Amino acid sequence: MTKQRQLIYNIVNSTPDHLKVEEIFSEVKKNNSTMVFATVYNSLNYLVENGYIRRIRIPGLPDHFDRNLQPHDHLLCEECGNLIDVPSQEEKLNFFDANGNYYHKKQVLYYGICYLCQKKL
Amino acid sequence: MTKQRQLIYNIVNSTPDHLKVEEIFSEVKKNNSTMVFATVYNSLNYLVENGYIRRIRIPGLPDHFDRNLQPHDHLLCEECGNLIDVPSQEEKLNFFDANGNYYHKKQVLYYGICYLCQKKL
DNA sequence: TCATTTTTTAGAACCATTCTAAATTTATTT
DNA sequence: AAATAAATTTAGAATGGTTCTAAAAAATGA
Repeated sequence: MTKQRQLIYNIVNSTPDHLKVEEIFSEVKKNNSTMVFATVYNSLNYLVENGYIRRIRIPGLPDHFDRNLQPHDHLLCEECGNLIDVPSQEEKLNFFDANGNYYHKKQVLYYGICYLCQKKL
Repeated sequence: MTKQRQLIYNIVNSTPDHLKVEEIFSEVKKNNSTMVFATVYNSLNYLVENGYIRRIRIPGLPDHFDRNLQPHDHLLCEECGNLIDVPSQEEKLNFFDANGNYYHKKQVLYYGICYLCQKKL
């Protein structure tokens, strides 16, 4: 754990939100760090690969990073773009279908409108 | 329907596979079309928006285009990168959860190893 | 036919992310 | 502690997929 990685970890771990690199980077700047963009990416990759945080990949959007390691799905609010945690049944699978294809992981993404945005509209 | 759009449509509609822009573009060239990359993108967007074909977006991968308009999910083979059609329960939703968030669509992606790749390994 | 709108072309621009090479830091061995 | 090796950070260029812009061409309408 280098200083840079620790700082990135602390930022992600300080909020239940799902942060984008952009948001993490601006938090980094607030801490007067001279860290550079590539290091944020490197550190995030390290933290994900070593199980400290979780990467949420959504087509068409930049990656988001989540301190919540428990299995869960997400609802993407089409109004504000926020991700909302949603309980999930199973993410890890282990079965073969009738054609012999093997399944080991399931990723579910919901689209909708979050409660807050509904009130605004 | 312009000539360009018709050609793109024919290419996508000629196979059950899930084509990438790259693949579509090389088919275009085989037809001696002088069509340019941007037009392929424009045409694909048009065809998707008007319900002729379906766009499959997968994080980290380029978009794929599918003539199959019936609701279905996909299995991404982590070995060969191919997408395999998988029957789906429901894609379109219409409900609110306990927190008042509204859900209108569900997207499921499976990861695994297809039958053919298992035999090779 | 003239004017208006739409589409295509060509290539630049964009954005998120990764890569490269050099500099720095950290860890290991002597 | 010094020397060497390994890992990480930095800086900025490069990448890949996709969209944008402006001009040219084609289609549509009056």
